[in-house]
Amino acid sequence: MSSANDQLTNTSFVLLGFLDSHPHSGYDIKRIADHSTRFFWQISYGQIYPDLKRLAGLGLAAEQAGSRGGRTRNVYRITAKGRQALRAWLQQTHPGSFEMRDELLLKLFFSDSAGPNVKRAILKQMRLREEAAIAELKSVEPHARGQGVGHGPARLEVLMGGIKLHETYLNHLKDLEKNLA
Amino acid sequence: MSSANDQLTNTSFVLLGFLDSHPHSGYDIKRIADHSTRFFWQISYGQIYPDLKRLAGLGLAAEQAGSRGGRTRNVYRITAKGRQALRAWLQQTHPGSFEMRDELLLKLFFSDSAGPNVKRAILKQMRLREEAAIAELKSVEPHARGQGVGHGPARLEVLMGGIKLHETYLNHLKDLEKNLA
DNA sequence: CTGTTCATGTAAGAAGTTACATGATTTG
DNA sequence: CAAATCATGTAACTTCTTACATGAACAG
Repeated sequence: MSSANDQLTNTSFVLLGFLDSHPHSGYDIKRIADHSTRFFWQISYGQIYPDLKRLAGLGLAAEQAGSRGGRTRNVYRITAKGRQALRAWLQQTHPGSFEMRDELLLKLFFSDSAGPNVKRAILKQMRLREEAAIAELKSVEPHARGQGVGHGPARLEVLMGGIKLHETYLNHLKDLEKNLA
Repeated sequence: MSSANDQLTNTSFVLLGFLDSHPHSGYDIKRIADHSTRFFWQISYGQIYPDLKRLAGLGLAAEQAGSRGGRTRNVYRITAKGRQALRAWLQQTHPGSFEMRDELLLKLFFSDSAGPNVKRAILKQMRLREEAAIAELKSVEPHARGQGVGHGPARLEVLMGGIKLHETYLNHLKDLEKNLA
């Protein structure tokens, strides 16, 4: 049993997902992803451009003549086959990988042996990072709220979840800092 | 400017971190990591065994004659130089990578176009996953609480933070499910 | 004596990042 | 016209996972 989806990576589905609502260039998608999916699924040009071509080769996306100023841009639109692949992915039930890699948390975990000052410094770095993350997420909230009309509420809901998550994280860090003082 | 630490990956520091409190075999470390650091820093045998050898080669760890039953096991202990490298890493201030990859959240993000039933199914999968994660974390809590005496409280603190995080996540998912009903 | 767990390792490959190269277009 | 931004792409590299191979020790 093999389908077209077998050759698609999660990155491909990010691309299809964005193309589903509107045609985009690789550059567009990168820019949009950087203040939306980036927080739980990063992508880079090194994947985007080759993958878009691959999707076109598989007939899931098609290059469209687009332009900006006088210059040609490689704008892609999703095809019917592409929509089908996206739906199939969304409907498919499977475990769904979850992964987190947090270098500072790793340090915190091992920080006891290095004394309270080192621990304090790590906690501070983490707190600053979390504060920055929350500020960044909140800065895109108005935009996400505005576009909610076009496609459903999911994108905003995911964003709000991210904010809650990082706020919980931040509060925990603050507690630990207090305990140490 | 180059130090021994340049050649060390984050995985190396996980190994040094565990060796810092006690000598261990690669197998030991994998087992321990699987119910502690795994939740924010996974490691696999494919990294552990080669990396341990590399640490030994750099003089940061040393093979110790250990045995279990009649059989020889490759038990490593940390060296003074290894402790120094670990401390240097803990003290070093640098951004510290943070990364999250959540396939189901990615689906949820794009789920609007597929209709409410698909969205409901994704939310359910996510809820079950979070409930399982929380149960697993809570199951190691007594153990983490017990060993807190040996090395400081950081390991327990990190665990408790993880529980809070996943509980926040779970609550958010439950809210979304209610909104959809 | 048979299946399971303990234990160590390697090879191949997947996935993703970084750095680099290139050049057009716009802005000041 | 110079600097910044737009835009596309590739090659090399790093990191990590998966699958496989091997065999000892132990439990029933």
